[in-house]
Amino acid sequence: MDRSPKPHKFTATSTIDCRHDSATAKDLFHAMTINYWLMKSEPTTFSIDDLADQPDQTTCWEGVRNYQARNMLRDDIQVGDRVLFYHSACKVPAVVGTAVVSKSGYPDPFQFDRKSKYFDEKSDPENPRWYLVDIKLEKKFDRPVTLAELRERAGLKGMVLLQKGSRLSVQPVKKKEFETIEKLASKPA
DNA sequence: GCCAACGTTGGC
DNA sequence: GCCAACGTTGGC
Repeated sequence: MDRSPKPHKFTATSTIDCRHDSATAKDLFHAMTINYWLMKSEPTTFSIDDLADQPDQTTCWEGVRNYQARNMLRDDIQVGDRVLFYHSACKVPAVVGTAVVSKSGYPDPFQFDRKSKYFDEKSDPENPRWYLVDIKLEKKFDRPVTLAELRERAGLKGMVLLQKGSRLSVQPVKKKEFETIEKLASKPA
């Protein structure tokens, strides 16, 4: 299941030389497009207000220990991508704001920290198992857009979040979905 | 607190 | 490789 890490650090300012096979079509695609994601956090652990209180309103998204989510953190999520910040496992599950990716995938340092609850003794520093990205607060919504509200929207039916049994804590979102939710947030409930 | 759904582990 | 047991997620 594990693939070894591969170089993938293309940013808007990177020079992409297509004569080398290191620049794949996927890398080119990433360099030219913004992608959209949703990240879940339990507000009792880390809320959007906690994010707002961080230095530079930026945090590293540590502790993801699911391989599917890991693959996205390591391979797919790029600087400039936009993120829906979702409060889960709480009274009113809701999208509560947006963030922007400020640093793309790098090894989660907590996996090597014996004192951390995210310590993983099976992870080899030469071939780290877990990755994370940094995100910066973009906007805290004027009001939460609740899960119940998302379910009512026909246009959002396809969202990963709304699929039965969906538990991924990092998940892709379509541009249309992202914009729909932003628009909902700007209108009274 | 309940429980459905999912992921991981480990015996065979 | 199968699958039962267990742990976790997360809405309700």
